[in-house]
Amino acid sequence: MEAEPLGRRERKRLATHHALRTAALQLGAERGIRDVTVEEIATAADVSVRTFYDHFPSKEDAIIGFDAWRVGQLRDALASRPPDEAPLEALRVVMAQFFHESSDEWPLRMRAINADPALMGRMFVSFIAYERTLVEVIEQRTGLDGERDPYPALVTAVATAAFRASMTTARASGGGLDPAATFDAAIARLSDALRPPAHEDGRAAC
Amino acid sequence: MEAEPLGRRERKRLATHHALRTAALQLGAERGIRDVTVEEIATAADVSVRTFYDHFPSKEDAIIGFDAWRVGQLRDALASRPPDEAPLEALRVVMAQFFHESSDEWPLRMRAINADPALMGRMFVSFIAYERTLVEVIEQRTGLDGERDPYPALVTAVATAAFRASMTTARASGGGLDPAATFDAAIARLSDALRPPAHEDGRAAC
DNA sequence: TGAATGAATTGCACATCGTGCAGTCACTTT
DNA sequence: AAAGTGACTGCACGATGTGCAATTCATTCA
Repeated sequence: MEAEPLGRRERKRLATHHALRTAALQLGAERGIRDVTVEEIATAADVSVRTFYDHFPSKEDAIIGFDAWRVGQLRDALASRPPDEAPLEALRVVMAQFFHESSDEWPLRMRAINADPALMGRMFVSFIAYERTLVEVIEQRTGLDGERDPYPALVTAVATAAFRASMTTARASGGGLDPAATFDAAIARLSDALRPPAHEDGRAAC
Repeated sequence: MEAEPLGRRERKRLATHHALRTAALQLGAERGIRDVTVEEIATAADVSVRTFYDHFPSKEDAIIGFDAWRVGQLRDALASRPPDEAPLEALRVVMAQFFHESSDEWPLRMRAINADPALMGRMFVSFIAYERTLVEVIEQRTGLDGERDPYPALVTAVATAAFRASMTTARASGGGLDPAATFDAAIARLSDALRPPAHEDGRAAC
């Protein structure tokens, strides 16, 4: 899907980026992000405070915010699903896959969220940024105009709602429920209601 | 529903609260909240900066955050819906009513959000705080245990998803679509899929 | 009525946040 | 080899959010 050689400079930048995120994740999971200063994170990653802000707009974003890079990845994944697949199903596959991808980060991220539940909110905000991109793809897939038809925004919002609810419930159950399985079940429940609307000419919308 | 005489002290506090919110709303709608300092808001409401922080944790909350008072109001409204009403329908009624209530604030709030779209995210986060309360009421209504059954969290998340999507679409359409009507339509669409699950003994859940 | 209580407001101090700017150095390009 | 570009850095500064002690005033209780 991509094959850039990636020069030394680029590699170094990515290394710094990763070191900062890891440090933030680690410290946030240990002591709660509120009790960690940007200076500590920067020191742990062995860069200056100023450099931290060149990579992330805030320490919270270093923990829960998702890069433009991953947004693009998600968009490509959704765009390359079979065109005849139901939108909600396509979203389910892509989101599950996305969850699986950075699975090593999730345990730390979850501990950080437990230490400071406000982070959950920040994470949902970042979902919204994703939604905007996903809605665009859904519009293309279905050929619907998002400014006139609420459908694309609705399916996408419902998909992330299912994702959110799964995480919340899994957290409330204290590990008794598997978030991934709960997510699948929730989507299955909703899929009947959210088949795309027919076009005005009667042609199916996807 | 309530009938507290409300002493002078209480009235003064509410007046201060309202003055601060109005000032924040006004200034935020005019110039965008990023370009407004807490000091300006406090001055406009004729109180000290320190007092501002006694009422709101941040200037963003003064614009979009909803009080504990309104949370309680919403909870009571939901709890007093007929017990045999479908959960999603009860949520629809209550949320529509909530939207209608502070209808004078919405135009300003919308302008503030247009001036700084990040506020939309903050608002959705505040929805999440509401969700927690609403989920509890839904659990009581349906008799389901939120730690074992994902249903209460799911219906509520879906309801707010519909609300969010309606606002987003209405905003994208540039006033062409009525958010309230779009919201109703979205809920209608989803209601079939989200009837509560039957209890294990076969009895209907609400 | 008069004293005690407690809540709202205030100024002050302080740690932290987030950003603009200019400079250095390493890598890349031509 | 020279010019150019981009990552990192220190510095300065306005703004944020919070603890603390003092003041004022509504409320309550003796």
